[in-house]
Amino acid sequence: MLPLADGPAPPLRADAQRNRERVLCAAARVIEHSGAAGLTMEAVAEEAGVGKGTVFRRFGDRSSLLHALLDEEERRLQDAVIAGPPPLGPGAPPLERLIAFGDARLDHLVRHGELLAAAELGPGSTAGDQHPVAVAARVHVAYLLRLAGHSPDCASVMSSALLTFLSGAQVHHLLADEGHDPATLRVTWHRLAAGAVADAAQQVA
Amino acid sequence: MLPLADGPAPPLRADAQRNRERVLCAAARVIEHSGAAGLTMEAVAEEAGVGKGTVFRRFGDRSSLLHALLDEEERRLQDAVIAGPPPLGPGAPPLERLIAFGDARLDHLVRHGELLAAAELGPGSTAGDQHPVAVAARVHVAYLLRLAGHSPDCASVMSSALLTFLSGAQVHHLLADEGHDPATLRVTWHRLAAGAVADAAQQVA
DNA sequence: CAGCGAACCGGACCATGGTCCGGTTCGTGG
DNA sequence: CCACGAACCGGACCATGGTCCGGTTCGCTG
Repeated sequence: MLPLADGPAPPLRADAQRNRERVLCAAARVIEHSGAAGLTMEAVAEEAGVGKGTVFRRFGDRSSLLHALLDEEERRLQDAVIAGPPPLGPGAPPLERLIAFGDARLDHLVRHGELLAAAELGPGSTAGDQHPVAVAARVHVAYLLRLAGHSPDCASVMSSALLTFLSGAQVHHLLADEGHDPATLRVTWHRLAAGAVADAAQQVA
Repeated sequence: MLPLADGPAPPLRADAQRNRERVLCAAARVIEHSGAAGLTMEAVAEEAGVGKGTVFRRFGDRSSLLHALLDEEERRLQDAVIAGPPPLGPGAPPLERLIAFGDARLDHLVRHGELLAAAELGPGSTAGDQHPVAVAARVHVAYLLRLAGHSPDCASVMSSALLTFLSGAQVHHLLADEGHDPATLRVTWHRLAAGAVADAAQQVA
């Protein structure tokens, strides 16, 4: 996961901060009431009692708003990866960390599948692949793959390849549309991960 | 690839057929002039000299229109897979067919990356995973994986997993945004495929 | 407390994908 | 050649994500 290089993040003005909370709560309320699919920026704005412009100013786009709702939990996963106990955190062999990472993310996705799918899909999304969280995940997995013996280049591509399997849209699709169950997904992830790492080993040998 | 079960596909009325062509040509012209990103349904309609409703009636949505533009080539790949010479067609061992399939698709994607990315991304796309071509690919890969020894269930999930790597959006992202080159992608595909198949072997053993 | 610039707010506005339905055209049976 | 229903056409209409900018509010400073 690593840096993220957040920059100074200047504190918001009091009213801005207040509105931010209001919007977030409103969004949660709207979702609870209409599902993630029914979350309209305008609806959120109205529910929050602010203008649409305010919602966009604060969150940039729909996708980010959705992510913001899950922010806390995602941050926790990130922390666990950076500094938590093995096998998620440092200390375990790469493959185990990789598997643990995928499992954790799958858990997260199963819990919040609808939200995350919506976050990555929505109109105008030039690709959910640019969000800080996604970038961090890519960097982390690539790092593990390098530890496992891949060249930087391969690690990078392989990382992206592996992570598409863990994308919100993908998992949601597999669960909802194709009717697979989480356990199967987990097994598949273990195989993908093992395959990727075995690859490196054989490459080194 | 297999059936597709197209149904009878009733022939279009003469005027409808004529308009279909007109729209397709217009779309090609628009793309040539503004790039795939600039292809708006309205622009196509105007360029074709028909109403917007006509475009939608014929193609259903933006994504399908894009796919229709590439239809011929995609159909050719499909034929090659079903009945062509090995290693793409029947006759070679599963792994080789899998690799050949991926290579062919990567080729296709590299050639028409922009188009396909646009086809899969566009707003309102509940998921490009429902298009006949995508479904056919999934069925085909799952079939190969079963041949290689996977259980039907695993084959299905693994198939989806592998194919996300070959999606238009994904490949375009890797090429354009992350600056990888096609050769690296191909190597990565070989590894993924080999990993998946090796998995099955070890599972059987 | 008064003044002031930066930051913020709201909601009108735009672009675009997608829907709808009244009027038109096709082509078939008599 | 005519009549008629099905299929089709067009473009007005809708929903929604996203942009813009004039007016307002904040909070710091003297």
